[in-house]
Amino acid sequence: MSAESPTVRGLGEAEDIRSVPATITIGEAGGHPGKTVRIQGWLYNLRKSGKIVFPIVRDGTGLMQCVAVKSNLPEPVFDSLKSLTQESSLVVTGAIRAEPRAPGGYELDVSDVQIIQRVSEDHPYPITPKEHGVEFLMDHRHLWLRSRRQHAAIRVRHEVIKSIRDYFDSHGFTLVDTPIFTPAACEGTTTLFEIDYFGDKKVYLTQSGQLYNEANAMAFGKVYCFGPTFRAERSKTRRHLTEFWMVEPEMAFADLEEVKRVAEELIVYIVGRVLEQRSEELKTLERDVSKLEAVRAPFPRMSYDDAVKILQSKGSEIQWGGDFGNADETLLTEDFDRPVMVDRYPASIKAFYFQLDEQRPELALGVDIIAPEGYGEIVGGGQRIHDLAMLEKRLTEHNLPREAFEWYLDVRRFGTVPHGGFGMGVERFVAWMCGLEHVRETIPYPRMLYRTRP
RNA sequence: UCCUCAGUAGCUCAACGGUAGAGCAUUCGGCUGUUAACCGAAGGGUUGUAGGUUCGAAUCCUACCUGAGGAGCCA
Repeated sequence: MSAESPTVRGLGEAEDIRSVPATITIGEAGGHPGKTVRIQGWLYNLRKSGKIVFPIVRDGTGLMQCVAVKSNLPEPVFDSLKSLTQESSLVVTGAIRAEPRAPGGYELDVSDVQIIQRVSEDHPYPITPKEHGVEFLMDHRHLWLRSRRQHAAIRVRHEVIKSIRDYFDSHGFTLVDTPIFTPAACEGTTTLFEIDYFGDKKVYLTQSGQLYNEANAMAFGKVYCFGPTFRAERSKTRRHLTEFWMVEPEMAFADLEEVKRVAEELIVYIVGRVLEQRSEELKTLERDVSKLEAVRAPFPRMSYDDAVKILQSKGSEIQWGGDFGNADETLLTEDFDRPVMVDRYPASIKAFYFQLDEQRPELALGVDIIAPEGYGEIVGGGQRIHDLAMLEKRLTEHNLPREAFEWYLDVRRFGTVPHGGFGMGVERFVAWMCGLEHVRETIPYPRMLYRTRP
């Protein structure tokens, strides 16, 4: 771009950015009151009033209201700022000053400006400070991420993921990731994305790392895998993505009660970390944090049997043997201020690998954890079958091809032990933390039934 | 896959059978403390597509396309 004024420089001179005075992030501004610093970022918004302008700059760590007064600045500097367009990139030099009127509590008195790129007024930044519809925003997802609420949600996501890793890493679990290309269905029931693998065979995108996790638990004791998961279900609701992230721990020598204990402890830990580390973001999202502060152990626990009775007493049409719909899940959690654990489901509605209850073999030792406020099932897991003959029987009952599961049967042939684990969906968890209407805002680039761009 | 709703200016919406409008964004002008700043002016439209009804269709009908919400299924 051309040099419109002595202070407007091209990218070729960007090394100047790192010279004195010190370059800081907006998040660090509180540590530099009275100092002259440089901040580098993008023009978030600009208000002007004749001979004074208020550029608001964002740099990914926060927003900084700057003040440029015409009488204190060389004319080209003031003029370049006065007409600057939204999301233009720039470096601002000035003194930090505590200012209660400014968002964030600090303000920067501008002494110099370098514009790195001025967004053209012929093709202005499409996302204005006004309202926009979902379709428009999703089409501009790559730019929408710059907006405050989206930025906050992704930072909460980061905290949730970091908390999950910290929890497992400090509780004796080893990260053992499982493949994304898999040869067959893990559970047989749900639909899988089919991939043409070099033309000579089909592979599928994983829907769960669980079967591999079970083998890994026999090698490492306690393991977890954490990665993207794919479901080719034609679900079109605010709770569904076709590509989502799931953490799946698996533990040798663990029964259903241990699985429930770990899941509860993990959830309480994550919620605590989000409250502690991301209070600013929760404020931006206007989240009612009292709803999250209530999330403490113990969680209410009920059997499937009792859950069905409660639902029937609340007017649900559900019959014993059926699975819960979304309305049922909301009914079940409405009287509680924390997640609800439901265990011992009919084996007929659960996957083949669940251990059966010894007293009542029609029940599977599985547990689902349903988040409050209508966010639905965030955890599903349980105890797995460890007996070889039983697992073979269940494979047959489910009409699953035995050859594909030979390696999985080996887990029971060579030193089998009771074991269990669960899967937790990151996006639903983040949506719950943030109080968002839809999981599409909890992942940078959501993949949904009718949307795979940008 | 099924059900419901919606497509009008760059964006958010109004007009609901009779000459297509507002706010924001953009451009120009004004304003030294603004908080989605404000005030004045200008430019900006084959009303999602294709048919049909009508003297006349953004408006009514049919099909299709695109999107949203929900059901089933699931994290």
